This record gives sequence, structure tokens and C-alpha cells, in this order.
Amino acid sequence: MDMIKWLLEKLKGMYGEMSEWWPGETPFHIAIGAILTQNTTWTSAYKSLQNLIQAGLDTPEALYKADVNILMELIRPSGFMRQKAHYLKNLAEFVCRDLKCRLENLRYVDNPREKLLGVKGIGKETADSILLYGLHLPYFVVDAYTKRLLSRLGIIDQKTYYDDIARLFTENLPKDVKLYQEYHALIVEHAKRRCKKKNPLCQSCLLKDQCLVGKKEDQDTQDV
DNA sequence: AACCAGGAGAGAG
DNA sequence: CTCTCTCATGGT
Repeated sequence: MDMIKWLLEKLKGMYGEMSEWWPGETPFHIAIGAILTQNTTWTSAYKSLQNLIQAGLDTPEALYKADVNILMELIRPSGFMRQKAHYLKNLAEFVCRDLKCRLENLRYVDNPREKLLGVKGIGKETADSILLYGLHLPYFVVDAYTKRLLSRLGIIDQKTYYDDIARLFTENLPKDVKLYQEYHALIVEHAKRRCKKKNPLCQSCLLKDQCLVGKKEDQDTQDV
């Protein structure tokens, strides 16, 4: 009855291995990308990230000193430029002030997750993304896809909290960073493939979390 | 031409 | 604590 492990095997069978799913040369690049990709596609976030790298604003020091108006132009492609520009500066300020300008030092402090959550602009998913993909620490990333998929499968209901969903994974899987990384990647990869059919219960659609065309939320909790 | 994308913060009740 | 609103741009 371990749906978590069952789902993992199912997804692996469908999409194969997901190695190096989150590109990034440095942990700080991962962190920047995590903020930039909030509620946008990775391709858009990637353009902004490249702009920052090209402008030499991809280090905590440079970002900390950078002019916000310049930042806003560079990250325009990924949307929400006004707030994200400040979010990036908040991140840079935190890293410089509390971590001696090295994000890697977050490994050696107590409650690294709480420290990240203290930065305005870094919520739970962003924090966990930084920890898991940037610092290779065993935190499970939960996003809207994860929540929708699990609720569609009847494993959880729609109002289950983030931390409870994350715990569902960590308690039913070996504590393995690579495994956490791949599992989340598989869920996102799966969600990106839009379902052609409209029947949410058809066998081929069973795992699709966007079978209900045009509906962002399930309009009811129809039992299977 | 609506709809959504690898969310988060702020405000109201 | 639980909704609801806003934020911006780019691609179907």
C-alpha cells in the first residue's frame, strides 16, 4: 500500500532517469534560478539567469551591490521583475551577511531551512529547492504539481499542508538526496506533458494531473 | 484570446 | 488560520 514507492516506480518507467535535471554551475546559480522560476517556466527563468551571468551579477557580492533598476531589466523575461529583483537582493544580502558570502556555508548552520525562510521572497518550495538541488541536502520539494497529482490519486486531499505532503515522501523513502531530486523532477516532467483526453479516469490518464481540461482546480472531490 | 507557468507576500475576515 | 488578491512576462 505504499503509494509513494509505487508512484515512483511508475514514473520512472514512463520517463526514465532524470539526472542533472536542475542545471547550474554553482549553488548560488541554483538559488537564483529557484527564485526566478517562481510561477513561471524554467525557459523564461533561464533567460534571466543568463542575463545575470553575462552581466556578472551572479555572485552574492555583485548582486548585493547591484542597482535594482538594472536588475529589473535583466530579469524581465521571467516576470514579476519588481518583486523578484528585491528577492534576489534579499538573498544576496543574507548570504553576504550571515554566510560570509558563500551559500555553501548554509550547510554548517542550524536549521538551514528556517534561515532561508527568513528571507523575504523565499517560501517553502524555493527554500527546499535550494537545499535539495543547490546544497544536496535531503529536503523534499513540494509544488503545485505534486499536490495536484497526489490529490488526484486519492493519496491526499486538496487542503493538505506543504510540510505534511513533504513528510509523506521523506517518511516513505530512504533518505537519499539523489532519490529526492529525481522524484521531484519526475513529477514535474510528468506534469509538463498535457493530457489529450478529457476523461480524468481513463487508464492512460491515470497519472495525469491536468486531465480536466481548462480547470485549474478540481471542481469537486469525486471519489473513484 | 483566455489560460497557465517548477510561488510568495500582504491584507481581510 | 483560511481565503483572496496582486505581481509581469511569455508561450499555447
